Amino acid sequence: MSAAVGARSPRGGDKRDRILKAAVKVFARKGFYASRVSEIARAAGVADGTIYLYFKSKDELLTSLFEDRIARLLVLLREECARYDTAPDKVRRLVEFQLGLLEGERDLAEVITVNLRQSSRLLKQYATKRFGEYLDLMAAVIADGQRSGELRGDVSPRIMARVIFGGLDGVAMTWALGSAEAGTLRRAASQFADVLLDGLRAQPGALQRPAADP
Amino acid sequence: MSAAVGARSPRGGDKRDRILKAAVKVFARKGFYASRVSEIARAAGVADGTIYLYFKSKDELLTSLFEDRIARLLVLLREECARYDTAPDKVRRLVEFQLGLLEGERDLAEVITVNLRQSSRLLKQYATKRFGEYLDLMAAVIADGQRSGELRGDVSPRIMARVIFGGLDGVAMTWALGSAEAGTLRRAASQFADVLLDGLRAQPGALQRPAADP
Amino acid sequence: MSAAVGARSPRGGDKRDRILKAAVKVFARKGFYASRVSEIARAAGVADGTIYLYFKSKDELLTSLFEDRIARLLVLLREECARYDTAPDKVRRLVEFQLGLLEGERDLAEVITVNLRQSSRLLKQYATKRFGEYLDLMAAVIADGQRSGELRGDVSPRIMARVIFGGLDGVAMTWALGSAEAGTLRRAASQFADVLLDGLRAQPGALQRPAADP
Amino acid sequence: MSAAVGARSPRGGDKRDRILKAAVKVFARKGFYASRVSEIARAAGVADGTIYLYFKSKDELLTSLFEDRIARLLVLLREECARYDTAPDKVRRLVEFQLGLLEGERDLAEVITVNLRQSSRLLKQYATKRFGEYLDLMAAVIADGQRSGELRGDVSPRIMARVIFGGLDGVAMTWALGSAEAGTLRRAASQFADVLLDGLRAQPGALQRPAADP
DNA sequence: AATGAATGAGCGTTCATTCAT
DNA sequence: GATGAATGAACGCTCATTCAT
Repeated sequence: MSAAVGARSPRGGDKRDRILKAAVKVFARKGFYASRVSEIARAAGVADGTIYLYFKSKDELLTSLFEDRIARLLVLLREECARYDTAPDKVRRLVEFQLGLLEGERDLAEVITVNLRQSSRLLKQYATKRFGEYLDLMAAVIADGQRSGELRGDVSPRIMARVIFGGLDGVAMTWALGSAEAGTLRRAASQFADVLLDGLRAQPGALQRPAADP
Repeated sequence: MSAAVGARSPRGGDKRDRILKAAVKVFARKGFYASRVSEIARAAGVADGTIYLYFKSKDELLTSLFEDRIARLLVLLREECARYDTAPDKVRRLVEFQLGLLEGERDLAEVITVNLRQSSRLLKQYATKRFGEYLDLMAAVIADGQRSGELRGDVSPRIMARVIFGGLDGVAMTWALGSAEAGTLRRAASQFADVLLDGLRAQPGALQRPAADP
Repeated sequence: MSAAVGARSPRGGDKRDRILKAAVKVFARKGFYASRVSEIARAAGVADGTIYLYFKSKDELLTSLFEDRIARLLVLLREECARYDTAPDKVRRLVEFQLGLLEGERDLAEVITVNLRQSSRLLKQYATKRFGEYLDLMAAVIADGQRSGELRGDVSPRIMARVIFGGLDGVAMTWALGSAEAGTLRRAASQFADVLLDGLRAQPGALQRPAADP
Repeated sequence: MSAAVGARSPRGGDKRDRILKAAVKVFARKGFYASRVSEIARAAGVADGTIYLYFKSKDELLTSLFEDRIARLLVLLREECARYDTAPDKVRRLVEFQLGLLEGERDLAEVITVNLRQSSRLLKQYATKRFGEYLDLMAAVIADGQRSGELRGDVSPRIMARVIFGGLDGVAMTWALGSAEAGTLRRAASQFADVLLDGLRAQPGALQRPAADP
């Protein structure tokens, strides 16, 4: 109705963003399947039909949500890693930073830990892409540490990445579904990192042959 | 796994079991929400209505599935733990045994790792009961190891139980959704256990104060 | 299992009767459509399937119920009429006796006033028979009274029979659905009869031409 | 009956009305329970789902039907009463007017006399509200007549209201389920009114003590 | 005859998606 | 672009009826 501002959609993509934000909130509270498109519309302050101007379907809304949120997470994680020099420090930060993020954004935590699994079809199709990038980031940190001799070389970086992802996920899930007290998550993160790093540390007398990766 | 026990109902009494088995298969293939009750019925070789003689609703079918499978798992895990004397051995077996079990039952792996999260409501109800028992079992093994001085005392057994569950879950999920090659899981289990135990081992000079549990 | 007693069915029709009695109770409480065959079976202390040994269908069970109950009612009404000599007395008794019956058998009252209308199809097919007999009985009493000069002749006996049936039904219905206090029904019956008889009484100076009947 | 008033909703705004009209037709033909929501939708020329934009459930559709129709009836009855001065005239008109209305609307007659009783639950809920108002209107006319000395004072106005309602209902039901010939209803109404008024008229020598009302 | 587990057709209702305005 | 009323396919569940025992 007034002058357009630029970007890809009406009034500078404003609506698209509002819809995504609303979707995070609604999906987090009720899960993907139990969430109604009309609820998301109401939460975003738009009409039901408007959602279909920005997303092809409810499925695509979830997909876009992950694309968007995991892309952001990857940016943040890469920045965080760049701030530290040693592999152990990076691993510790990967753990603590992620759980720290969640503490402030419980909704996002639920979307990632719970909603990521709402649709196996979605997961199978989609997860291989962005989720693969995410695992790759963590695996790369570990592989670097192995090469530099900081981390033990007899474990597969990719397997460890999965273990770490799973550990984070398990902690986040039980936290998000439970009391969700502040502080709890920080303590858990710290202990997780302690154990993980002690376990991953290069053993004095061990031979550091790298494990072949599946 | 061997002879059937109590016939809960009619002719033969194996209907309930056939339905549960069919549900695992169908849920694994399509996810809880995308699975149709009629598909499960067809897969089980019974009429749609028959399912409702054994389960109150589709939801309860999923819940019962977990109840049943986790109850069995708990029995097996307790037996397995009883076979070993030291805490480190028990922890290693908890990890290896569970992933070993799944290797033969990809469907079950997918149902447990993916479908369990399809409904946060379901999860919240369910998680409090059997899942609590499951976490308790693992936490108890760790706490015992701390008391005996075999495991480090500065971490919370319950947090570690969650980390371990999460790690197993993450490994199982990526495996079930991915290539699911034989052997992969066993290698992952072994490496997971190695790192975990090295991380949990009592440190020579560390003071073994137990961490307060939230 | 022991010696049969005679009649039309197993053990002297015992079961058939128990089923009918149970049906009255259940239909009265919940209405025909909301009543489950299995509830009737439970109330009768028989298996679901047993009902189908005595009645072809749930519909036929309702039909048989009316056949049976209205047949009994007709017998009682005829006996009652025979005890009185004048038409006004007979009319009064028809009113008072029926509402009196109901006071002791609220279930039957509900079945007749409410359930009779549960299925228009049923009503249309069935009601013309037994229900017609019932109306005929009342119309005959009035026609007799007109012939004897006790009742006014300028109204159709059949229309009056319907008015009386309706009046009884309206009173019974509001009573059965309401407080159903003892005594209320008796007072209502008495006042209904008073007004009705004053209205039906042959008017001194009126010409007693009988009204043609539709 | 003339111009439509408030558009409760979308394009045109007559959908709610079309649905109600279709419901009358379908319910009358097959009864509430045997009527399919999809039939009503087809008869109204809307999609199945559209019905649920205007009514919460099939049950509520029936309820709303009564609310709506009886509300209209009450308006008409009040207008009609206001046109007459004496209680006997008012009573006569209440009887004749109602049966006159039905003569043109056999479907509505069937819905009110038959379908109202399809669900005792429905009836119990409903009967307390609008139906109470309806009975109150008739009782008030009678009570007024008693106070003015036009009608006998020894009967309860409320009981008489029920008798009158029942009488009308009985006449309407047998008419709607039977031949439903034109003219029949008018004759029945006239005779009903004659008898009723003769029965209700204040008796010359009677003491006019008012009957206590339950 | 009696049982009651099994059946499966059938229905009320939901909700993602469309499209006239 | 934005709206939201309308759509109608799809599905969980019920329950009258059957029939092997």
